[in-house]
Amino acid sequence: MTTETPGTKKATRADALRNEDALLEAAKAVFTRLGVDAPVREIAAHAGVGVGTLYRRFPKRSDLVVGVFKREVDACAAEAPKLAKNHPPGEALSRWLKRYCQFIATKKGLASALHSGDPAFSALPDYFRSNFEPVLADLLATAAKAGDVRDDIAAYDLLRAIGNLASSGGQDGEDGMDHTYRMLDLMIDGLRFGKPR
Amino acid sequence: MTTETPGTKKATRADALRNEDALLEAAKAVFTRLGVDAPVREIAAHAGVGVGTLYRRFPKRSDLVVGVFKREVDACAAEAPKLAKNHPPGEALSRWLKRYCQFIATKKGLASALHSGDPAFSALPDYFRSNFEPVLADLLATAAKAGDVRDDIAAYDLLRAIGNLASSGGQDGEDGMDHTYRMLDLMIDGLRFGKPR
DNA sequence: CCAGATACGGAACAATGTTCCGTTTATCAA
DNA sequence: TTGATAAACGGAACATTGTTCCGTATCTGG
Repeated sequence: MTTETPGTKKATRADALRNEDALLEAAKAVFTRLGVDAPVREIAAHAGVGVGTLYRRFPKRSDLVVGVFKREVDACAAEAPKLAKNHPPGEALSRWLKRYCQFIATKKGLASALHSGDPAFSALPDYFRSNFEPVLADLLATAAKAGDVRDDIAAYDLLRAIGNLASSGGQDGEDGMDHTYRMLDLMIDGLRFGKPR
Repeated sequence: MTTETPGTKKATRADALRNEDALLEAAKAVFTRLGVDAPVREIAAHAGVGVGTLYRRFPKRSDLVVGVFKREVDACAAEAPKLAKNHPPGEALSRWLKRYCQFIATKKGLASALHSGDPAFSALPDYFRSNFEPVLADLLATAAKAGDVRDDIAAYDLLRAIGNLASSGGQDGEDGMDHTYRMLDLMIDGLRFGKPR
């Protein structure tokens, strides 16, 4: 989208880039607070821009939703390599799964939108899977090789299972997340228990 | 709601009753054509009444959706006894399951609304189950007693399984339903194959 | 047929997505 | 530095849709 193509005549203006970022950031915050049906004006105001600016960058309301979703998928997936670099394999895995839970927890309102059949969101499930599956597969493989966890669990299965876990947990209260984390730990222990040798 | 309570002072006016019925009928038609997000005016017009009339009977948009849903659940459930009376047990069961598939197929848009967390719809899943489960349980028990099908399948499990089958099928085209029916037949054969003795 | 209550229709209001265009601002070359 | 120009901006204006209100029409019992 905003990527520079070598042959392009003019570069995108700096303020435009700034605003696109501010909008995604504001949208994320507002969606979390009011849900995905939050008024567009609210988002524009929160980002400190007019609605015109918002619509130039995201012609449809759904484009904003898609934008926020992808950005958060990217952010979550990007943490895996960092965790892998700074922690032992088993620890990295468990930390990322917790991070993944947080991602899922903020997607309450989205879940129903995603499966609502609206073609605007049809690409998201694929985006979700193609970004998360390899990342988790890596963490799992590394941890398995280190003997920290079993090696017979498919990354996708785990993504789905934990996704269901976290999305049925409490909304945003401390308690809800605590419960989810307890269940997550249980599952991680399950991975450890069945480890080879 | 519209039920007569003995102590009530006045009976509901005849035209009011007529309109309530027309509205539910119109809403059903419009929802099927445009989905549950169809404009309220469209429904009022289709029913030949003003929006004021619509809102007097169904104060919230969601009340209309709930009304239509319940009415269709009732209609579908009510056919079971008739089928049981006019067909042999196995046949009655298979016919009703087909009828149930048709019910599910028209609920495409609703599915996501039901699970959207909107409290207006929170009572519907219960209504669904408490109406369909006993009805199907009867059909199953009778067919099992007659030796037409196996007797170790729980009504609720079957409702869910077929619900998933039918809701992933085609929308309204002939082909989509055909596919669903083939899958349904497969499942019914499964019930027959495992019958006792 | 009348009186009164009941119900009706649709204009008016409010909230929100989307478009349009006059104004402002970043960029670049002289 | 400065001025020309294209890019981007802001927010009023428009369109759609849920909801409310109230003057008018209709039904019902006597």
